[in-house]
Amino acid sequence: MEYSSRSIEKKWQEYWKQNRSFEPSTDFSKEKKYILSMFPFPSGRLHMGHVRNYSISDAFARHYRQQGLNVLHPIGFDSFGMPAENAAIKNGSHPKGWTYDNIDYMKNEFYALGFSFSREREMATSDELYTKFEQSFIIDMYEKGLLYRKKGMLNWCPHDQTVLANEQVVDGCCWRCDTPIVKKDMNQYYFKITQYSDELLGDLSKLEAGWPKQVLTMQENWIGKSNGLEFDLHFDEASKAKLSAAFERFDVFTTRPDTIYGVSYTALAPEHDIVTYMCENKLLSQESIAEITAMKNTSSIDRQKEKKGLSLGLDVIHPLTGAKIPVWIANFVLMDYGSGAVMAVPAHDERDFDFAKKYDLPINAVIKPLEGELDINAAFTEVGILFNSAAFDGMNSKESQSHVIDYFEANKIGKRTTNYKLKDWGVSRQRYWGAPIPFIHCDSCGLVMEKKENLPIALPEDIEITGEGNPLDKHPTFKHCKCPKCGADATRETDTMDTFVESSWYFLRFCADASNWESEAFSKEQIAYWMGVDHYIGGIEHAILHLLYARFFTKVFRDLGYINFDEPFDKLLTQGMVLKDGSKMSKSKGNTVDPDAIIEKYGADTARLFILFAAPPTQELEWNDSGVEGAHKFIKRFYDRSSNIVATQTIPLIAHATLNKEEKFARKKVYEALTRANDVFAERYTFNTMIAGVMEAMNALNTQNNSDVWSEGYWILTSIMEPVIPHVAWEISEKYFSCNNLSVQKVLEEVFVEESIMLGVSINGKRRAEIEVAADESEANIIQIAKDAAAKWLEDAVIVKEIVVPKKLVNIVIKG
RNA sequence: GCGGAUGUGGUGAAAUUGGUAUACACGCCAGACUUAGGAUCUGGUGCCGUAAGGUGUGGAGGUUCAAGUCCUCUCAUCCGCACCA
Repeated sequence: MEYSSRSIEKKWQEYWKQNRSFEPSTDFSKEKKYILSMFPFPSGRLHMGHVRNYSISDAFARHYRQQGLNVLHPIGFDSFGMPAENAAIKNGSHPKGWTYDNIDYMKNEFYALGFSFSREREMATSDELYTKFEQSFIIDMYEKGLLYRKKGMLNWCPHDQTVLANEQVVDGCCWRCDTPIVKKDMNQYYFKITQYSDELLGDLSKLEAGWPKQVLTMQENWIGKSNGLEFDLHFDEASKAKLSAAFERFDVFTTRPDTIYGVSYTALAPEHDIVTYMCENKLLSQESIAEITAMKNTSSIDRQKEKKGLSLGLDVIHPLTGAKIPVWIANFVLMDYGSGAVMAVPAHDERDFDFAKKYDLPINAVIKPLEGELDINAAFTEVGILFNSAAFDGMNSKESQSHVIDYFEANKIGKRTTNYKLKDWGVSRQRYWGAPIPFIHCDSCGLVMEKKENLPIALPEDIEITGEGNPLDKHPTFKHCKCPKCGADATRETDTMDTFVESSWYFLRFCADASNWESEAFSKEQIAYWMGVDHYIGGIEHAILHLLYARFFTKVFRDLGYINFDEPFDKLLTQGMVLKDGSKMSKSKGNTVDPDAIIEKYGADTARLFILFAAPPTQELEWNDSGVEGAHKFIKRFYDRSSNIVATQTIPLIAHATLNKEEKFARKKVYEALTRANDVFAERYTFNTMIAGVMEAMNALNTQNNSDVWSEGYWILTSIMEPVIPHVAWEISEKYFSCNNLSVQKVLEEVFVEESIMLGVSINGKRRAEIEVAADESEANIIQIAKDAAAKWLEDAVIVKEIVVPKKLVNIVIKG
């Protein structure tokens, strides 16, 4: 029978659905595997990146099911977010309708690809039931002091009309629409992720075995811990007088306390309080104030182009020498790191050096190289020997650091401090299509939490989306409510949550049996059984944001007593991008390949086979039409040659010794493929080599016509390939084996035993001949046979050394 | 600038601990079947050379009987972070 992807795939998709084949068991005594791929945003249709993502996770899920494990392989949709609103503005659709239509369409695509998701645990984060529990968690976090509201300078995207977290600002532009962001002063809710900075950093070491190094490094850099010295710089009397005693000192942080004697000026950020005070009280010239205002309004990218600054006409006292040090403003000093003020050591810091050169400030060297002369035309930033540093003279600069800090601490003029680049996570968004923040503003009670029994605070559906401002603000009733505390008229918070909040705990929700979804988010017992996620698969683009937030939520939930582990994802696999013609598939480049069209033309199995065969999962994958043809050809041949099988209910028992050479070779190749497949699933994840092994075995089976060898071969190969090409595998397996082979297969060592083996013969490391020897041939005989085979190269030569590498080669070292 | 990766045939890629480099597939070439082939099957295919042979994993050195693999230096490309004091 001719291979027809359409009828076979339809048949099995229907069968799996009818038989609830992929629902996890609630029997918690069984060994489990939780296989999770990052859930998609319902943008409309699947793209090849999705197909790759879910083909990988599905291969794991199906493999573990064959092993008899209880497998959770769920799917959901990260369905809140701006694109739904943007589509609404563009097409006049409703965000909800647009979202759920897309979900329906994409679900059909998933099942047309044969992915073995649990249908019963499907959900979308915009479901009211999901919002209900999320709002409840938000209230818990607020009560724990992990959520707070404050006024601050925020990243504002003028195009999307919303606030962005620091993590969502890419090169000074909005991560979604690429519009340059501006700073805006407004109220915003924050998660206190910084309270967990140290743990988020420290626990990365627990992930070393299961996470790619690259991701660990990215998170480490993002958290950005640095240790150093913090101390106060006091103004001199004249400066204090100038400031009308409003300020007596300011705080600075340095990671280079060893350079303390080289401080020759200090610099404040243009946004610093002292600067603001001086501007407001006209303590600076009109010209200077204008310059400062211009600095503040310059985007962070432009600020980096050129160092600029000006003198404030103030002086502070050096804490150790008592010398007067001028105070400047510098555009490279960041207000949101440390205290927004730095001590400047131009001799040993490149930025300070450039600034000092430009404004002709003194440069005081205090460290000289370990060897050679100090070059005074550049900042010397390496480790060296201290000089001009009073009691610390002669010390190694690196080693002196803690001595300097000790001295500051002993004299109570400074202290050891740690600083982080990580900032608190701003989570409120001025958008409609998100989970409402369940808070109420009351004139007399202030900020009040909604009562839990009133959750969810659901989004009203009768809204008008114009693209300007937040539709919830303009809604006739949503905003108006009673204060849960005093009962007076109050206003409901109209900000909604960043969609990263939803994706920070969805993997916990999946652990809950859908039958309990109404009453609880998840149960402790369910979480204890299913978590952590054994394999988490997704794109590298989530290396920082999503993965950091999910780790943060896990720790918070632990501290709230919901769960009792520290890290959610045991193993992380970051898949490479899908490229076409050398660049990432994207609509704007017009180089996309529509999965639907591939399924239509070749079938789901072909798409899955190609995508897993073309490259290892972590590497980029170049789409190649003739490669797809090749994958399709293999499936056709795989299906076609199955006619060589004799139907059987158990694996055929074969007397290996009675077989001919080709038959033995075929069996060996089959079991080699099995060994490799086991290894691939256990640790290497290189499905391309697993598939290549199966292809080799097929080629070897083809050279013989023993029907038992064919049957045994297919019994095993079909089992190996089921995770990759499930439809055709089940079809063959049902027809000949009643699906009995879709289970753990045992490796038979006997097929690897060989009577004779081939050895390469090298002379001085150069391959010269090949010999066939008995498997148990003595080393002396092997050397003799090798010498005979390579006699031509050994004439007139003196043999220096003879090396036999068992089962591999013989190397003879000669002279002359 | 800092950090992380990656460089192997015409192409996607193999080579798990240093041990016969290029498995598997695409492409190409030849042949078979065929009215026909963008179907199927068989064989060939790193490069130079008629051959013997030489040469070959970005480049240059080194360690070793033996290096794609280890060490030193270097070049190129990609990704992340980036005035973080």
